[in-house]
Amino acid sequence: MTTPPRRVTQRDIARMAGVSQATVSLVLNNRTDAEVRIAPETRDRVLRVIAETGYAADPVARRLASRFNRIIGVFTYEPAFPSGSRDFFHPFLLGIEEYAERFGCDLLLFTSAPVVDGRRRIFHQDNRLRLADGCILLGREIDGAELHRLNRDGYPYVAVGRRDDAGGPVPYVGADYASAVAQLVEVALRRGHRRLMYLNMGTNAESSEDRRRGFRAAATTAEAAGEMSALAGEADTTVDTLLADGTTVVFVEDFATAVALESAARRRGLTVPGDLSIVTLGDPTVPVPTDIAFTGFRIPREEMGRQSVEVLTGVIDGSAAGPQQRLLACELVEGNTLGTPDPAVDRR
Amino acid sequence: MTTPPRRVTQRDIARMAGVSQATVSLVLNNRTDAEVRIAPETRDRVLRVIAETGYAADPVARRLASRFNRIIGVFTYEPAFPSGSRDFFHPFLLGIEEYAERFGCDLLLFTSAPVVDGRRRIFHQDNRLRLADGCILLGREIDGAELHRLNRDGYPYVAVGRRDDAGGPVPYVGADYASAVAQLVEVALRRGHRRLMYLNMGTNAESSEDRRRGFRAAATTAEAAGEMSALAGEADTTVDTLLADGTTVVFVEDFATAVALESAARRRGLTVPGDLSIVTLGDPTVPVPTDIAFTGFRIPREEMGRQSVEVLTGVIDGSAAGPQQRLLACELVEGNTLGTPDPAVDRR
DNA sequence: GCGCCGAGCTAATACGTATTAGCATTGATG
DNA sequence: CATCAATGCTAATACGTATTAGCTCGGCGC
Repeated sequence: MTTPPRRVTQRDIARMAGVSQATVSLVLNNRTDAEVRIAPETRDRVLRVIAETGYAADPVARRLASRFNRIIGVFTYEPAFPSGSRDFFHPFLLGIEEYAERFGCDLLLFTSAPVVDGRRRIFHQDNRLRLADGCILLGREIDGAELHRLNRDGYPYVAVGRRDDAGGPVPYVGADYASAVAQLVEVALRRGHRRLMYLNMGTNAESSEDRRRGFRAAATTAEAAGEMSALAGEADTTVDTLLADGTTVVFVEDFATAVALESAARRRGLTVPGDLSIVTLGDPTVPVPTDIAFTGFRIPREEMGRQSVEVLTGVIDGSAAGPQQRLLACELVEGNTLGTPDPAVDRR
Repeated sequence: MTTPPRRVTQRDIARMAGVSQATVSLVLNNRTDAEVRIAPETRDRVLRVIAETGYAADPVARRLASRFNRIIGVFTYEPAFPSGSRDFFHPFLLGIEEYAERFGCDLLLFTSAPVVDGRRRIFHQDNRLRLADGCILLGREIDGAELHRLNRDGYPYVAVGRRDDAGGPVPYVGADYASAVAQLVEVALRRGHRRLMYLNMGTNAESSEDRRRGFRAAATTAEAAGEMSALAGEADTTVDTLLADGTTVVFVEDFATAVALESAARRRGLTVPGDLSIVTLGDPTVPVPTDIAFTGFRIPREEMGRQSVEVLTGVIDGSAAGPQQRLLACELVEGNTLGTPDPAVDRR
């Protein structure tokens, strides 16, 4: 750690091989256009010196001079710590990593992005976006203004999860929540449920809107289909409200809320799904211990990660035509919390 | 994606503020040495323009010109896919991420490193090591030759897990396997075990050697302390051998082997720990489904990740004095697979 | 002998920043 | 008034690569 021995450069290689730096660069990049010609002997000589010295081009200089880097940035909107949402995001990262490897790209995690007002910011004084050729955006809620800016700057990116337009179409790989929820509603209707309730988290994220849209679209033939907000720590009250309302099945946006609801029901001497059916709408976003196998669906997180790399590389090299927006199907989970409504119960 | 609008540079800022590019750089870097002075009004003017344009310095150019990048490389030796070892490495990454965030560093995952002869290589034609200021090395076995080369090149790095010298001391943050195993041996001896067996995986990785060393050091007062290799798929044979040998407790290097051993014992009508005690030596490196709470220890993986960032930053800025080698204590796990040897059994 | 052409290479420059030597100006001092 | 120091800034250069215009040299046609 005294004085770092100046690393080998193309100039050094050039000197050793008795050629110019330009020639070394040309050989390295296998330039065999009509424009540029290198004699086979010269090429071999240069390659031999490169092999001997173990030289590898400085990626920084390379990036500065040319255009691409084969580096994919990953920006995670939720502050990583101490939030438990890491577990939720992990599968996305696995998928991203798998395809990054396949495409020969390195991954740059923007862990240094500062948190302002409880959320991370892409754009800040020292953002390093341009180190990467493009960027994958992860997060439940993504700031619309930042999407606008990305679009304006023409910076290649892709969001994981559907996003509304932001000064132009937003490239994304999302999960088809609307269809998944609609399918579950249809199952419930088929099993005889007539009074449905949707329990939301009170956010306006696209992922929530899509779920609600699916619910509304499919619940049209129900006798009653309402929506209410889940209030933290008020599971008991919620259960009372639901029963008083004659609800037989509740669609719960947030997994943790579903767990709390089930506990509350059991505490009140009710059975699930005997007295009340509970359907969850996606994997837990925070770790919740439970033994219950909830009926619901699984978000294809790994596959979303993989495809986001695919889409991004298309956007980067410009080979992608038109807006790159993909919605992947969710896998329904049978579980055992969706039953048949008890006909003996007063249905009003 | 037509023609990317040339991004704003310091020259642009300079022109707008009516100063030179050098001044912009000086203002940006808050250079207020005795050597360099900028009038407050000038500084403000420049800062205002920067704020207006939303300019952020190009990290690539910055890195080329100066020395550091605030980027930490992460190299994972095991090929990521389709191996299940991701789960084993995840906690390390969590720790690394946590401290990278704390230190204001981004993380560069070298997912593009090619696999040669079943293992990944750091040094290859297109390695991007120099994008990062330094690098964290993860992996059960790390190639000694590559460590040599890192040392020779004076490239800052730190290994997660103890490593033997490689042309100089290797900076590492490891787990103190020797002590952990020794403690477990002592517990077994205290409970009356006299004939111990160590079941190894047949690798020569430092992590294995440390465990064996701990075993040998602590088992000196045992009546018999042997070592044997676990052969995949031969759990039944192994159990027979152990019993024939009069072994009452077996220390198993590999978690999956321990699981197989317990099954085999049960299949033979034996009880664990009644007839045979089983001690595991660290967390599973591949996912193994089991309900058994094995006695053993836990590797402080997150903490190792955190401290590896600490050590690396020390190595990078040269503030670290002497070889940076840390061994962290493992947490013993009580479990219920280590019992008291049955005195009724013929001890020979 | 001259012009031309193609092959094989190099010189020069750009990329965007950090750094350093030094210039111009001002005010103070003898 | 000459000298000097302090202040505020700029010109020039380095970092290591990619790219392109153009140079040299030999051979060939006429």
